[in-house]
Amino acid sequence: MTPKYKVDHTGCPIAFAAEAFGDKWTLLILREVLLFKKKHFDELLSMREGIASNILASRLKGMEASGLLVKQEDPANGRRVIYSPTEKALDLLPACVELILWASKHDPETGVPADMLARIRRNRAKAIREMRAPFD
Amino acid sequence: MTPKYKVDHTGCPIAFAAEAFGDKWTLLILREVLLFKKKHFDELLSMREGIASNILASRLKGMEASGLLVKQEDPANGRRVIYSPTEKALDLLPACVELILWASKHDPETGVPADMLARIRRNRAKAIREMRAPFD
DNA sequence: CTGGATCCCAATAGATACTG
DNA sequence: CAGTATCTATTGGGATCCAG
Repeated sequence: MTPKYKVDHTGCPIAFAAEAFGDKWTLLILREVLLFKKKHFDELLSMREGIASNILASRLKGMEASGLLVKQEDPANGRRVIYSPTEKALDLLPACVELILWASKHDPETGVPADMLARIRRNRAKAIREMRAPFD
Repeated sequence: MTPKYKVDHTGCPIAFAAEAFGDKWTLLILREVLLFKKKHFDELLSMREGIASNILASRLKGMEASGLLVKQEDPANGRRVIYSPTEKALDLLPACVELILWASKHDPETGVPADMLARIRRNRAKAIREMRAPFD
């Protein structure tokens, strides 16, 4: 089944967030979908961190249930499934951007190019709009 | 032991973030510490969501190891322990703010007062500075 | 072939009781 | 007050299998 988060988030936005992606994989799947524009099961399955297919399936189901992704059939190929981010997921881009800035500051190994970081910092709203654009 | 995240984050800021607080409890502990200014084990133990004491202990250990918290002894009471956020944790406030805005938009149950949200949206930097102030 | 489901074992989570 | 110890329940994850 889809993972159960017994935490009751009523009233708390942070708990709501923790419930939505407070696990090791959901945030990474979101990264693949939002930032790398991945759409298909097998593309997601091949992410660098190596997710197991059963876990991916269960997370995708959970993300569908929580309204972060929608599953459709590929118009170009009836046998293919497409996962796309909902508005709710796209609205996480600002938080993702802050996480990128945070990690880039505190992790010596993050390889985000300095000029990209500078551009983001100079105009966050524009950077977010550019990230969203492919989905509009 | 402290939770193991086998995900290798080298080079990816989002994976780094997922490694730091990609679990159900770490983000909630961060909320208690950063937003509600909690300092002691028993205060954290009594959070609304009901964390078990062994889990809390293990998460605190992990957060210390990942440089989000520091543990000191209370100068006013040698037997008391104080957990405080590091700079690294405080630097997560911008992301937290975005999560609060996100959740408030997408969760009908979040009870953040509308005027507070409006203030945050009007001037994020100022809101973040105000949240940080007690720790400086 | 793509998108999963199943099985099975290892690892983690969690409740509760206990302790320095 | 700030944790451990213990024991059980859940979940994670690799390998493999199956359906469209």
